[in-house]
Amino acid sequence: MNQPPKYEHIPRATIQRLATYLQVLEAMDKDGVQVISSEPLARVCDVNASQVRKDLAYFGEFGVRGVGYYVSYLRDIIKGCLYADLKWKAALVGVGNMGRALLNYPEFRSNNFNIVGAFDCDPFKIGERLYGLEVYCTKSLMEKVPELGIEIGIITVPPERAQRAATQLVDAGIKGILNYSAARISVPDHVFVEYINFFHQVYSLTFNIVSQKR
Amino acid sequence: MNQPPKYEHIPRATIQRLATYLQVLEAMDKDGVQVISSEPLARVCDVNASQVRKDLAYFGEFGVRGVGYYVSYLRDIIKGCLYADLKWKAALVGVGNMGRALLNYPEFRSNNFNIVGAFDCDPFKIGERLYGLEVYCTKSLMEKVPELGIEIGIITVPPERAQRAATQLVDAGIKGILNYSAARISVPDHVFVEYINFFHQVYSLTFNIVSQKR
DNA sequence: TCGTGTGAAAATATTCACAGCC
DNA sequence: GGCTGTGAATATTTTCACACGA
Repeated sequence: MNQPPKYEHIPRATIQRLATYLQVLEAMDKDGVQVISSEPLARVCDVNASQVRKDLAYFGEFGVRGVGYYVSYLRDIIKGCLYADLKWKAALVGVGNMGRALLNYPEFRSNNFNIVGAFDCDPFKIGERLYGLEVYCTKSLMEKVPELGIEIGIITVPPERAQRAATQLVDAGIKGILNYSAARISVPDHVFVEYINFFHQVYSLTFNIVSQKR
Repeated sequence: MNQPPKYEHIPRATIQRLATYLQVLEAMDKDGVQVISSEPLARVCDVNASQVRKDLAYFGEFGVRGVGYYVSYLRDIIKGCLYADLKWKAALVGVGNMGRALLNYPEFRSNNFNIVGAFDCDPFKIGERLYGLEVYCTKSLMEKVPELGIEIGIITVPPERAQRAATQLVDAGIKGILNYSAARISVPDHVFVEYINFFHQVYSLTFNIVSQKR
């Protein structure tokens, strides 16, 4: 099902949009929609129809001329493009409020994304059991990451400890990091980082809301 | 302190980066850094130095030639640019796991962002007290939103109820929506929507991790 | 006939390079 | 001397428009 790209470089924005199309196609499939063309799909995703077609063209030809796209087929194709059909294992570092909320988010399981290790440096938290996982010392990342086959790290520690967590994850052999802390981190080139910060999106809203008024 | 833009249109990417600069400047200020030039600021933010200068130039001239930018001054300026210096009030719709996690996130208060109303349509949840807020029926949005001076809505309901929540929020007079549900919503042009979906960022990671290998 | 797939055109965004100013 | 602010050059992304195939 996996669909390696036809071209060298794929815009980051394309990946983001593919994730949106996937989300919409999954909903449509559940609703029993069988075929969709680029125009209505684009409309729900707030993009241009040729944008949809171009985004897909980076990976191949999946539509039927004069007809459109078969919803469940395209859904599977996009999953393959994003490698969302593979099983991914993650380590969560920092079991504070945010960390616990993520551990308790059941949607992950059902989407091939599993948090299989919880880590913290607070001796009072180490050993605690949370949603079926024992909390380990961050020092044991080095052994647990390879042992559990973990490729992604999730940082939910306070900002001042984010860099240390990142370094420990990288040293343990992680390939990508989701950083929920409000701190930038520095990692080697071969490690990918995604920053997730509530306020970034809030500021998009506040900026737009006020701007519109003038 | 508020800093209306010099130009008509400002790229969305610029707003996102300003949020990043703000985050970094706040950390630098706490660390006692007084002056920073575009080059090192750009480096921590993983952008080009002239990008930083151009982003700021959309709003005005805030640096000192031959010196750089005064950290705390620039921090305040950017806050003004993003209208993050204003107090914002939000209504949260859907007090499930995700909703509770957000209600229990103390960082909001300290950043001029307050969730002042919690709403749900489940009769068993209505009336419950959560982190100092009483849960109201979503039907009372219509009166509570103007009464409490709310401008932003946060949707944390299951996907199938997202559109209804959105419509209720819009009818109640909301100006912007943060949508945590995994559903697209349709709203009038004057309402802004930001989609927040864990998997979008996960897919960026998974795509990059696998792509790199080839 | 209808909607995809795709070069070519247009629009945007980023980076360069340097004049201007502290 | 050093770093900002900015027009000009480049690169990238989006949109158009139409040939092509079901």
